[in-house]
Amino acid sequence: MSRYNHRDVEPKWRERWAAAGVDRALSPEEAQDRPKAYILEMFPYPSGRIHVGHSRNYTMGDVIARFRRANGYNVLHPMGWDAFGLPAENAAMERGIHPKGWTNDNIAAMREQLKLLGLAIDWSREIATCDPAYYKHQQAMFLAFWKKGLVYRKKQKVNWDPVDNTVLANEQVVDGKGWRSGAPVETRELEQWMFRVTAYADDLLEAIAGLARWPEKVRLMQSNWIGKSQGAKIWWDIVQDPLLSSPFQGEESKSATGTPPPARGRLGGGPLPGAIEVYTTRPDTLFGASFLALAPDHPLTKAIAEHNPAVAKFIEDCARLGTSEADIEKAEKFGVDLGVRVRHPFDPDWILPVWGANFVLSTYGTGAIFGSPAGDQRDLDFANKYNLPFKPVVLPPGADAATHTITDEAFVDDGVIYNSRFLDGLSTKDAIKRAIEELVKLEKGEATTQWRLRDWGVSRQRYWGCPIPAIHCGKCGVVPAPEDQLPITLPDDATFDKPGNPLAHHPTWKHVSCPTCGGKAERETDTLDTFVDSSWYFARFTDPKNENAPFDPKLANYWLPVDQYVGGVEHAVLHLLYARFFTRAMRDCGLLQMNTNNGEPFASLFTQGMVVHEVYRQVEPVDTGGFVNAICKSVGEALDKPIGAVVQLMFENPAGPIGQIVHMGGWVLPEQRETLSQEFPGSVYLTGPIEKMSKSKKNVVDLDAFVQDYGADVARWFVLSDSPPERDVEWTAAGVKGAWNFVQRVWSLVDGYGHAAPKPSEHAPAMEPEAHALRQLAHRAIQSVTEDIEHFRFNVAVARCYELVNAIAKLKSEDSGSLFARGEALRILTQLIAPFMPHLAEQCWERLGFLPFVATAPWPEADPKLAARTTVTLPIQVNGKRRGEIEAAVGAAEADVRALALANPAVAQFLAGQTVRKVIVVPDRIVNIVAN
RNA sequence: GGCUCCGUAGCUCAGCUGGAUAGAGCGGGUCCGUCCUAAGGACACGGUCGGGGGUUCGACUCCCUCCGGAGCCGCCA
Repeated sequence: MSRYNHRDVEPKWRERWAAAGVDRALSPEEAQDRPKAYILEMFPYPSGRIHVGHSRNYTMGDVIARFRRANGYNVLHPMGWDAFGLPAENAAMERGIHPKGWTNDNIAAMREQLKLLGLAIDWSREIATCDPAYYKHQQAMFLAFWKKGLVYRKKQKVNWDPVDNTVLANEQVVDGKGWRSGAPVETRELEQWMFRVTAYADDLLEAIAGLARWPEKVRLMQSNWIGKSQGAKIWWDIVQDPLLSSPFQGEESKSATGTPPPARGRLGGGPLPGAIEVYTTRPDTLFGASFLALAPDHPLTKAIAEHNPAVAKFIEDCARLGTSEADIEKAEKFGVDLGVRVRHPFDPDWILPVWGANFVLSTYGTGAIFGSPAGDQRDLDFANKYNLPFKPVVLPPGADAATHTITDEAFVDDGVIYNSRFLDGLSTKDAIKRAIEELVKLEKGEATTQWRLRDWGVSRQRYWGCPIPAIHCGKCGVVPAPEDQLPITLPDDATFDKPGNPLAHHPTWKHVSCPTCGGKAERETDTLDTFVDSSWYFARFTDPKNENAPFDPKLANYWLPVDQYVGGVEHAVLHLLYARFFTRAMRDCGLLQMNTNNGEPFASLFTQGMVVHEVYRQVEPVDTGGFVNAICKSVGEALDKPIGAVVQLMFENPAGPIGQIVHMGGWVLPEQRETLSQEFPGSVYLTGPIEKMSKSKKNVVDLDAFVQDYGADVARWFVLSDSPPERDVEWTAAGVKGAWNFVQRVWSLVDGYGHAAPKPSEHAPAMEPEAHALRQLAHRAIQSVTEDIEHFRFNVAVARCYELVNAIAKLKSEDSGSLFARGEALRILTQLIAPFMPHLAEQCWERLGFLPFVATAPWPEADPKLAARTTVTLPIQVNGKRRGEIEAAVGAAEADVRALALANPAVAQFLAGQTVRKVIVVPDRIVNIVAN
């Protein structure tokens, strides 16, 4: 008996698979009538090294890919690199390494690591988004989108770091300061390139309903993001405007209204100059209106602020408050009377005040609302604070009009309208319709649809991204770069020692002649958001070497949509939305047809949970005389605090009693904890088993070392075994040991069997009941594991394999029937674990006498006669308590079962002297007799 | 504040549309094994299924409510 040595076995099989080309996807012609299966995991950013946490995502995709292949599919399972992005540029700045070199080194290292996992990936299709051969097509696509009207330029507010002279992404702004420079971030208006995502807003929303194999959670997040809302625009005539009587009212440019000029003339509807446009979803509550409120940066608010110090101060206060989540949570509603008065659209004599209010967003709707306090909590809070009047106009179901009042809590649901003249008695829904009709008739408003979705700003003022193929000419304006000049490549000799965009201060790169007039012109120095790169890579995989086109439409049409996409929920909104947008835009530019799956790129989506690992942090109890930075109610909250923070722990903790004040120290490697405790006896450790693996938290388990110690199969088995795939799994030494023991156990069973296993076609000899029972269990395992994999229940499949192994080990007999049953069970076990632990399975397959690969062997089929249960044991209950059992044929008639149950001696004993009231027969499950 | 998910053995999780005495792995326990260490094997222990209420012949499963944990969105008019 030989011991299983993964250090020899794993590389051996990887070499043999590679030599035989088992992982190569077949062309449509080669595949003939095999169905196709495109399995894709979200491709990684080449950040350096991968750890066992990353492996989970790829292993899941790999299980599906191997399973589909065994089931006769032509499988495409590719891998590539999301290779542009900020970390490469930061490395360049910090360590003087060129982003290209840094990225390529990382890719090389990570490729080797991924290969260690034994993934069934077609490496001949590998792509990297930073490769000019890739982004050349992206630039061409950009030009095609531009021609199609899907690209435009727009002034947009950006976060500007005045020290580094660069634009910051939102996540690079920490507490209003640049993450690197620490300088307060300014808001600047810059001309930005935009993708017109909103052109597809309706389609993107409606198609969500057809994404049946996406998690409900993700579909919900997508529709919330798109945020369609139906409502009305209402125009409120201004009857008093402080600016009209202002001494400065000479400058005609200062339109007193601040409203944008009417889009259409009076006849076509639209606001008159001298009106404020408001968006609402609840025009039915118009008679409950008591004020208008404008955003602090509404043009009218800003105009008035120039002459009114109180308003100016209000705007300043709003700006200081910030917009981060925590700020919003705390922010109290406040506002200021702007001195403007407007007329109610339904009543010329009804005059309302206009306020500026901090809770009104300039970026949504029109930046102005009408306050109807009884029907909106925010409006009610505001009205209560400033003593604005209000009256209820919606009567909740079942409430009495005479007594119903509103004080602190608004009624926001549907009801019956009252106190509202011509709307009285209508339901909310009807009243909305009726109110809009009236608004249209009076030319005071119109029905409208509002979207939360905005167009996608794709400009990044950075070096390490795809150059935008545009040229700025003093005479001709912004013109597209000629297509025959693509790819516009990044200059290798850029420098990274100065702040700002290296492309912009490169001495020669941007200077070109204008393709239209031939005069002096400059290249666009912005590069594309890296989300653009990942918006079409899945299509490139279908034809990754094509030089003339992003992909051959025939190949794209053959492989797309992706049949199974696997990735983290963190991409549930943006990446998936952008990819859906791109698919539509590519279709409309004639690049692909996508007439299947509603034009959606991903037929089925699975969002997997992370691998988490224990973290340790040093904390020292201190006496600060009561001073604390924060009070923490959970371990997670405390662990989030920076080094040096003084926090009060309001939970049970190793540091001491609840309420203990501690000083947060650094992160500690799990294996260091012991030695550190001895070195520094006074310090204690905070333990959280809850953290995603990350270098900074020192809880990473490196893949190379792990594979060296335990093998790839152990890692693969473990990350799928302990927890449902959509949930997080905790990496533990005990779990690793369990997986390791299982590998050894499987091998010793297979190795110890010492025979060639029977082929699927062989007839079984006569056998003892124990052996037959093993056969039954093995065939049921096939059924169950097959379904478990189909439904992403990998942990359940793993549990079934444990069961099967236990059963195999239990059968000790050596007669021919037992040998057959055991050999067959071992063959089935080998095949069932093959998608999970391909190396071990391959070694077992060889030992059992099969050739050439379990990886290419067809998936085992369950013998229905063996898997099916012919008889079942039915428990008999009397008044809900189990009193006996009977054997009955599966699907036996109810009357027969009933008779059998009542005749059962054990049962009859309990029924003596009682009247049977009722007999409940649940077919093949249970019989319950109610008697008294 | 809204929405979603979760709470089952010491730990990590199964338990199908309501149906038996709630199952696995790991850990802990006893024994076998071994020159020693370890691998391995055998056996048993371990649960008021977060608390309370309801529906039902029957509830881990459905409903209500409370408690605890996680995630997403968020002054979106």
